[in-house]
Amino acid sequence: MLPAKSMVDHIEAPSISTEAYDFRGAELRWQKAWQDANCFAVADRPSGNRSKAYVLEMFPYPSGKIHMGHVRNYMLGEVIARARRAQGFDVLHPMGWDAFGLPAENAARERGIEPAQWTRDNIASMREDLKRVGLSIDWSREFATCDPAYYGHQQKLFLDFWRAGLVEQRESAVNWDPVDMTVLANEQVIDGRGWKSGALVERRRLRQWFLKITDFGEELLAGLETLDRWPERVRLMQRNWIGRSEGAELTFELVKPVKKIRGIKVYTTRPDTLFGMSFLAISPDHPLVDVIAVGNPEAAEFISACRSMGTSEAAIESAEKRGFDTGLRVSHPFAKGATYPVWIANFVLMDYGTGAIFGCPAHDQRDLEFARKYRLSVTTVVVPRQDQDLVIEDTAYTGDGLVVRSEFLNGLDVESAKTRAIAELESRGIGRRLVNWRLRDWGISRQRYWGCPIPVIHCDKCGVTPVSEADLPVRLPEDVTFDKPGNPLEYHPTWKHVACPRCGESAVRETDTFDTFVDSSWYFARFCAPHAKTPTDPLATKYWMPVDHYIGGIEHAILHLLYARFFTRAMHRLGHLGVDEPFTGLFTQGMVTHESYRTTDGRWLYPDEVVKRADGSAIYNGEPVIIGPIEKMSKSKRNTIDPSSVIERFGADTVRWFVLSDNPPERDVEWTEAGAQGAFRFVQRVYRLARTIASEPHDSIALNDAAGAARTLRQTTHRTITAVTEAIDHFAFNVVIARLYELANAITDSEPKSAPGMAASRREAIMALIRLSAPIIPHVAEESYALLEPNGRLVAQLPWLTADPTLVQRDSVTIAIQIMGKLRGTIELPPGATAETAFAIALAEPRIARALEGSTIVKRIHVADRIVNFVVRT
RNA sequence: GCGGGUGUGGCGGAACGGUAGACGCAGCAGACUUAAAAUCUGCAUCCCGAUAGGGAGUGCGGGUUCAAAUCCCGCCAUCCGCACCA
Repeated sequence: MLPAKSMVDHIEAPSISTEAYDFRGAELRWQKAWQDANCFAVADRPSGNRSKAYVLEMFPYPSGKIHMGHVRNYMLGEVIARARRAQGFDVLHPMGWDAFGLPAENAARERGIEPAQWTRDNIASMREDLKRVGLSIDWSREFATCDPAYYGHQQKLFLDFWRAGLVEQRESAVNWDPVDMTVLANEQVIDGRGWKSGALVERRRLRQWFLKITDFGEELLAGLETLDRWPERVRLMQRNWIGRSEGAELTFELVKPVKKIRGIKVYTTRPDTLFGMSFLAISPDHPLVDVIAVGNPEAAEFISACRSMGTSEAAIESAEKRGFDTGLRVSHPFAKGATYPVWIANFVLMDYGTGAIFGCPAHDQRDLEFARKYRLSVTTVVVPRQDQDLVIEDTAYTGDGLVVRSEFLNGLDVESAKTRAIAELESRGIGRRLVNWRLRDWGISRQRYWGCPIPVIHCDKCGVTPVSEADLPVRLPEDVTFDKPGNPLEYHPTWKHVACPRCGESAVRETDTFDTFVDSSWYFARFCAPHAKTPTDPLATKYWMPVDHYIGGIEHAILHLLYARFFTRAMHRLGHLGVDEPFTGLFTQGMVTHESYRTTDGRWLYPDEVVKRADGSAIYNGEPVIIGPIEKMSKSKRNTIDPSSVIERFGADTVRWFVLSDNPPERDVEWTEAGAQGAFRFVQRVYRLARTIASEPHDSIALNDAAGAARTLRQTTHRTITAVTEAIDHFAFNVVIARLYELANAITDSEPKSAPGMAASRREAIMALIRLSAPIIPHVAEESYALLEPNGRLVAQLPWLTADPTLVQRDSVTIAIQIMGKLRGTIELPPGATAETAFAIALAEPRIARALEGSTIVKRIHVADRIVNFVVRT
């Protein structure tokens, strides 16, 4: 092989032999060597009986440049992918682009660049950046979600979902900017105002498309139990998000009907507390509200105030609790003659339950605060058994206890009272037991241009009609303008005007596009056979799916992962896939953070533009800079570090080593330049050690005859093999790196010729260092390996090392001796020594004997090969 | 507001309930060098003590245990998510 041969020349030329590792030449050379040897490509449908590993990192949004967060993310998968390949797996490790989305439209509006052009340019430059990192990716599988060849299949999937009854149209709320006359994303609503116009945002209802994810609520919940290679916290978050609850739905009868409305339907998980009711509250978005507002200007004003904030739940729920007494009253379902006021309350969500609640202040904290604010009654109906005279002040009582003041429920515990109350509701025909979900159906309509067109045609005669499959893909027109607010598809001269596929009359296309989460809900299945004529290739997905290691940011713990799980189940049901869960293993990485900088007039600055001064302050063009908090690197805040410039200066291996070196991968990491220097030194050191050892003479003593310091070095080598292999499996890459440093230190500390077999032992050690670190720093590994094995294969093609168990085993162990749990000394014993031996030797230690003088040993604890602890009395 | 995390030296962090601070960064001292860089060697949680040694110590306050960074309860700080950013 050409690169290896050229390295031999290096060794033979003394003038060059003193040179350091030249990453500039080497990295490109080895990347080409891997490509020429086709190291990372796999077949759609591999034959043979090897195990498979599908390693996937969440694909990037092509924002323009890769940033450190990307590199870190891809490196986590990269190490697993390279290690699994060496361990004999078929490894699928693809890359693509989550290419639709809002930023492309923002670029179009702000800078007049076409979204398609902007996106393609970004992809081209990011692809180049990524390739320079030297990732072991099968680039032949690359696609972008904005390719018609991809989104056409997505449209086909949508039509299949529709036929299967998983698609619905209904009204739901959006953020409406009354000045820009456009729908805003939650992100574009800042403190209740449009980010550009500054106008107060209104909640407005639009007819939109939904996927019925709630049909899968039970399955998605149950499926979490099978995901034992997911972080527990993510499963917990999903469980809470799905939010299955058992309770009752009941109708409160209005004392006086309003128009033709006779009652208000309420969902509650606490039917046991119905006698503690003090009010009924409905959401400002409740249908009844519009009826009330007619002829009631005060109510109308309150409602419009409530609606003049975005749709985001965070905004609604953290706003000050406010209410409006409508003057209406409802009757209690059980207590004869009792009636309660109906309030409109800004914290009641229309999207959960029925959009109406009954308020029981004594046993719900939020209701209690509301009742105190508006001086509503508070009736305690559950008391703890130990404190039956409990008086509610500022804290609602939500625990179990005895039901009181509740007629037929008196004396029951909470659980029995719920059952009894529901039975009573059912027998009176005013309510029923109901399982309710916090999970809502997935609204997939976006009033945006840069997304996958929803393949639907609206015909005056035939109504809503699917595009026929022969006409897929419905292509997004690229000749659009952004000189007007709103969706360019709406006012494109020709695009939306088509003939109805059913009757042939003139009709219009749906101009909403899909939520980009749809694009990312099945791309992993497409990667298995990216050129298939159907959305998925059954044999390819049968071989590769599910993804064995899915790696991405914790910020995706709920939405993306839940949508992808839903899509996978729906695709399975419709025959597009053979599995229920897309990702059997999940790893969520922390974020890469950095200070943010802005000018005094508020413009964000890149770290490169800012000059930091010794006192910690910063300047830009001679002007002072406002230093923001350390937070997630994001394009909008420009607090990103560009990996390309670091690769330029230090090489890809330095960046690869550094992003894994210091932090546990699940934790956030702050980028520091100092760390990069250290990583660079290590890369150089590996090469230097390899060159030194390559030049040392062999001797005739076999590895197995290594003794003394040579045997000690061999033990370190083999223990490192074990430790590194295990740590990789646990994603503990910072520990992998610590162990590799230790091995490098051991090699540095070993003296050539100092012990029998040292020459072979040093050679074995450097080979292990090279091959164990190769998944992280593959370029210098190849370069170093070629020095030692000039006619060898590529490290990328070598099998993984296995440790010799006799060398991993300890000759002796250090046992800590404690008195009352405090460390008082240590002793060395052969492993497996008995408790009696350990006690005897511990007691014979002068230091221990002295410390025990004058006290009586009352208990002796022995943990084999670890601890001896004496419990004493003085 | 609700749900979920995290908190250990100057810094990033390591540690199956069992010797807290591995490994790295920065620092200090020394070697090499005309010098610098690079490299190599050593020191390094804090307090008391010359040393031997002793005491304290993993955000704060409690608890369980022979033994707690680790398990439990309460608090504080901070980060992530909250359905139209991706």
